Amino acid sequence: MIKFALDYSSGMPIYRQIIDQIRFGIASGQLKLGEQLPTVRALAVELKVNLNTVSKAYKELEIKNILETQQGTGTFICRTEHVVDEGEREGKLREICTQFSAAALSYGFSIDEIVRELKQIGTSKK
Amino acid sequence: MIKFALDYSSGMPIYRQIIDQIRFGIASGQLKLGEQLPTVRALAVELKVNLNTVSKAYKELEIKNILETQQGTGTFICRTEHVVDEGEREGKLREICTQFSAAALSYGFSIDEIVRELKQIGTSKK
DNA sequence: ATGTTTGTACTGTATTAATAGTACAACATA
DNA sequence: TATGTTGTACTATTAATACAGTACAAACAT
Repeated sequence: MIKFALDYSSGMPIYRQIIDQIRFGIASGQLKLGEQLPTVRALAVELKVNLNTVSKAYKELEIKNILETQQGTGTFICRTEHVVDEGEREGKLREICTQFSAAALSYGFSIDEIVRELKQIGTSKK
Repeated sequence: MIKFALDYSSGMPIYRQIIDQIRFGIASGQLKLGEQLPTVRALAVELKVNLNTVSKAYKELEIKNILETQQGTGTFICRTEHVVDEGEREGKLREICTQFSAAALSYGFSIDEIVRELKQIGTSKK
């Protein structure tokens, strides 16, 4: 299962952040074919957003044949190919890193400091 | 002078993209202290957006004392140094890195990928 | 059969973002 | 002084986003 993380300060719509994180989660292999996603109500509670917002995200992904839904059962991953191409993945990585580095640099931190801290975080978990 | 590039598919508000790109430009050294930014009208034409949208971005940066404006003359960078004590600095670094890594992981990027991209950003700027 | 859980479909409301259009005040310059 | 440029301040409109609340149909569990 994936761990969602919303960024309310980014300005990107919530339903879109959910969509992206599912798509990129599939692309990275964290979400596997046939895997069940959280129910709309469960994810709404977890993210502290409205039920309709989660539903909107799921529905858009179902239209793209990435998710499959069954009333009374749940929502499942039904496609793991070509949900994001390599270019888009690279672009997203660059986007979030550029945005982050701008914030970090404005605080007076150097790239080296950031990298050191991130490596620290990376080794401390599992 | 900086080259602006809007991404209309990202869902991020335009005025916010402008803000981010100016902040990143300053942080990375592309925009220097005292440098004049494009006029609101010029940038509005260049980006094919409304004058008010550019104005909104500039105004928000002026409130944060990042820009300085003079009617009839233009808008200028008046970067302010960040002064924080060492303890606060360390805490802040950990805070923003932790938050960022969570966001990046939720998109399916590994710490290694992030670090590689950040180093790329770090080496490409002057 | 009954009740619960699931996704879905509404209505309505509030806020934000972006636009168009207009007008004005501050400043620079010819 | 006169003119043009710059940022600013409005009003009004449209669209998107997110929310609350309610209700319903499909599937499942008991």
